[in-house]
Amino acid sequence: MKVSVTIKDVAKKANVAPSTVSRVLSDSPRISEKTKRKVRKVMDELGYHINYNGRVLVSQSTQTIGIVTKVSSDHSFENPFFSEMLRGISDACHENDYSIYLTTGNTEEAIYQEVVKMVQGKRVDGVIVLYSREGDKVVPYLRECEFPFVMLGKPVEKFGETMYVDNDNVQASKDITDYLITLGHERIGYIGGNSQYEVARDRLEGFRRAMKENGIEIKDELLKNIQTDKPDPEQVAEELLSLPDPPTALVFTDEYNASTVMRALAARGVKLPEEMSVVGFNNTMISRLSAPPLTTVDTQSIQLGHESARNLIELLKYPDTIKKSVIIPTVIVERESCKQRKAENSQP
Amino acid sequence: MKVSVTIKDVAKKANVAPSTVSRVLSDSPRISEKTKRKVRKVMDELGYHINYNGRVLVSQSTQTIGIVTKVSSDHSFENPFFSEMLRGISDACHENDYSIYLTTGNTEEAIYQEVVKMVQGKRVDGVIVLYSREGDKVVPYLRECEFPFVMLGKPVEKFGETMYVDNDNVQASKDITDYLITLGHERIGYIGGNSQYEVARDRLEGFRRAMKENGIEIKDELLKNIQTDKPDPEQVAEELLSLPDPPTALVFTDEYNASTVMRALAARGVKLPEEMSVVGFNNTMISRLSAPPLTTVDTQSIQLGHESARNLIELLKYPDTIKKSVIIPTVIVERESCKQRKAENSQP
DNA sequence: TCCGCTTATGGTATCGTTCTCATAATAATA
DNA sequence: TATTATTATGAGAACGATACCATAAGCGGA
Repeated sequence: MKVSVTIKDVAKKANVAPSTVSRVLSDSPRISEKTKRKVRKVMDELGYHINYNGRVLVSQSTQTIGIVTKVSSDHSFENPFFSEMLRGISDACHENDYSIYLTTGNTEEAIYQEVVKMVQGKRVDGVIVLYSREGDKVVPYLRECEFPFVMLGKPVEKFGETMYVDNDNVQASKDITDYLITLGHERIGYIGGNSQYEVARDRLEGFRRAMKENGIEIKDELLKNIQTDKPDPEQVAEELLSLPDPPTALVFTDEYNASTVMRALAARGVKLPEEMSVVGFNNTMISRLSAPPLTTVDTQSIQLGHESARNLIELLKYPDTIKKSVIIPTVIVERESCKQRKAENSQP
Repeated sequence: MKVSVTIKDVAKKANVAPSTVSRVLSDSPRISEKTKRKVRKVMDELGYHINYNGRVLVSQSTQTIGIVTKVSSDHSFENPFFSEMLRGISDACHENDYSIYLTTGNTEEAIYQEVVKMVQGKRVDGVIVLYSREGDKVVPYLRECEFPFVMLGKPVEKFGETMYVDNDNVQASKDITDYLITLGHERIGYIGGNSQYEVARDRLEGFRRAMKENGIEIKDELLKNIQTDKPDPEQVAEELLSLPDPPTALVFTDEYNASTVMRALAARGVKLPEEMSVVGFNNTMISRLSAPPLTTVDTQSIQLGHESARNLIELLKYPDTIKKSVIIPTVIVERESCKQRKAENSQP
């Protein structure tokens, strides 16, 4: 690496003061066009480029936002949903000339330590937390030190004091369940996720409401909250089919699980979608690639990411702005995984 | 945000010099255990935490590595392959206490500008370039300013002077083609990617060699190099089937394309894998989810990422180390997308 | 001609660390 | 006891850019 040219070198060569060079850098109106030209020419000649670290030190702002992921073993990294959020964040950051700083930890504790480091170490101006989980230490920590942050997902507590971006997961889950009910299904299985996560609770709630409002009783054996992120699809399929009165439709919280369980069902001779209708959430490429292509709730992952970054940046610009929350609308994308329920033992 | 406690505050309260505090921070052996204890106690009391920006300025090292992606419209962000490399990089970074800085640009030019900014602005100690493309400006730029970098993918030129991590794509492609040939296939279609990319050229070369060494003539109409990253699968399927003598097997460079074209073929009544064997590259979740599950070359994406980060960090530690290259072995993962070719018009 | 006002620029402290050099205190040696 | 080595700490100059205050030059008005 070549040695670096500093503002002082430029100043010396251009016969001006360092402060003048700094002002040229920020295109201050207090500097004459003539000097600006002169200084810029010298900058070019010397190949000067600003060193951000110097600036950061005095301005106390890094123009960088930190992204906190959930532990990567929770297949967050290989999940296209994560990538798409990242994409949305990335776009918004670019539009506003911000950079991205990523956590790298594999355990809750490691991630927490990294957050402390990046917050206290002033490496970022604000952070986006990509999850909302009960018992999480990161969010309370950020609140306690009054560090600007935005959550992607509804906070576990203190809604009014926290800026967040989310879908209306209760409604979305109710909608997709209603959709199945409209198709004539009544024995609907629900395969949800780890109930530590707010999103899992909301979606279960939505499912419950839809069933209740339609006067359908919820059978416990049809409700599974899968605590691990990589359940055994064979086992899930087996359990469902071995029920005395198996469901005719399934709501999955996770596309990937939906897809693998569908395969397991098909392998057991279940005709999809004729004998089992299946829906899921997120609408990433997983839904498109499933067999049959999955009807899903599009949660607009890119939008989610984009909005959270946009709002964080706004918060950084105007720290006294109110802590609003943004709800991104969801859309049901119909594909080929659902069918009208066949009337069985049809009574005339 | 609360005001921050600096090294000087600690020094004052502990009745020592700032330099002493700094030495305690780095656990220098020149400080007595007694003072260390005293200073650490004060740090705790005041809630002191180091400000990295100060350190960065003097040490001229950020402990951060930059990641340069290809333009995100090339579906890099939604591609699980990208995420998995990122995962590998992330792991290696964490092991070595490095952080990740991500480019956010959408166009080649924007990314180039960002790289210049992060290199000249000293925001990162080194960078990983996640692609190798003809006509790329980023890599020549990094070379020119002698900035430490590692490529993920074989460089277009100057192998000896460039550190890179890659698969042996020629061999991998030859292997997977041989695999099809062993199954009795001769009319094998090849659907490759944008030939600007080194990886696309290598894989085509491997395919050619396998065919040549087996004495099979390559028909031009069976060779497609798809220049866009989102080709129309319907069209590809249509073109293949409307050939006077359609292929019995297909090699895809891209899993996603393989998966969508398979679906299009199935929709046209082609029985998979009986009437058409299909293989692809990368072995992400896409292959697992395809119908039928795709036989692919596992390129070990996590390993690729992990090794590139590890080697970059090594290069940063020992700048004079030779510019080695690392080849990650590939493995063919057999699933259900290939079948022995049926003998047609079998002559006794 | 002098005063005050604006404009363009210079000088320098500052941000929070680290690092070099100096020095006080102690221990080891002659 | 005087002299040298060793150890533990302090003082202060970097690092690179910014921002405040100062000031010189130029100009208009009384």
